Amino acid sequence: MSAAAPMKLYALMRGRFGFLNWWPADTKFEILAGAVLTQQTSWKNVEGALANLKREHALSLESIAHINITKLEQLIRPSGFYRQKAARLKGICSYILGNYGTLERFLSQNVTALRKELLLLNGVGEETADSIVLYAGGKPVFVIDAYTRRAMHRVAGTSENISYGELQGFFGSRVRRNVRLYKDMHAQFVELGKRYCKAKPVCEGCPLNSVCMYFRSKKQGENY
DNA sequence: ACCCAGGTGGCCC
DNA sequence: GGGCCACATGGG
Repeated sequence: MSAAAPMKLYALMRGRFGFLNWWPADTKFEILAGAVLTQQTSWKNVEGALANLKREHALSLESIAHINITKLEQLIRPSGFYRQKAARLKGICSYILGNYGTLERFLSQNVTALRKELLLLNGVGEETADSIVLYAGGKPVFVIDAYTRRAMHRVAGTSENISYGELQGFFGSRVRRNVRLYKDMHAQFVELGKRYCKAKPVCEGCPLNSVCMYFRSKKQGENY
């Protein structure tokens, strides 16, 4: 790990994008549903699925816990993997409704317990669990995603295949434990990712160019 | 006609 | 613990 420390990167992105005030959703339940629907899927496609659910007044814990599975599949179809996601989302909602009654009560556990319980649910992996804990639960866990991993690889030289826990630990030990900061920092990485840090990098205009190993080695014609 | 997107779980070694 | 695979739509 050479050049760039997390707060340095954050300052550069924040300076460019401004405070992002994430997650884009009207309710906590919409955050939970969105977190599942966006797995390996562009947000644009997720918006279509969420719009369908809203139109049918089906965007709530109770509605999805009780909805006909075929109906749910058709509503979320634009988000891809729709059969898998329908079954998993419904299972998650049934579990929370059955064991806690409300999403609010489920989310009111302490960070550790909540994260652990989320990870037991089929369809909730580390990123989804952490997104829900941070953005719906408002509790401090740092979210790692493909954009964060890719950006850190290109900018700071971390391994392309660094594990979720290892990269999360890296940030956790260097960034002040603060919900507002955690929320915005992840948002900044996603914003960066969508514009500049896709599988095919777009170095032109990227706010991290001043510290980007990938960018510099390219300009020098080195093999990165 | 490719390649890609804010992952996850199952199976194998 | 890591490597490979299915899962699926919509956009570039």
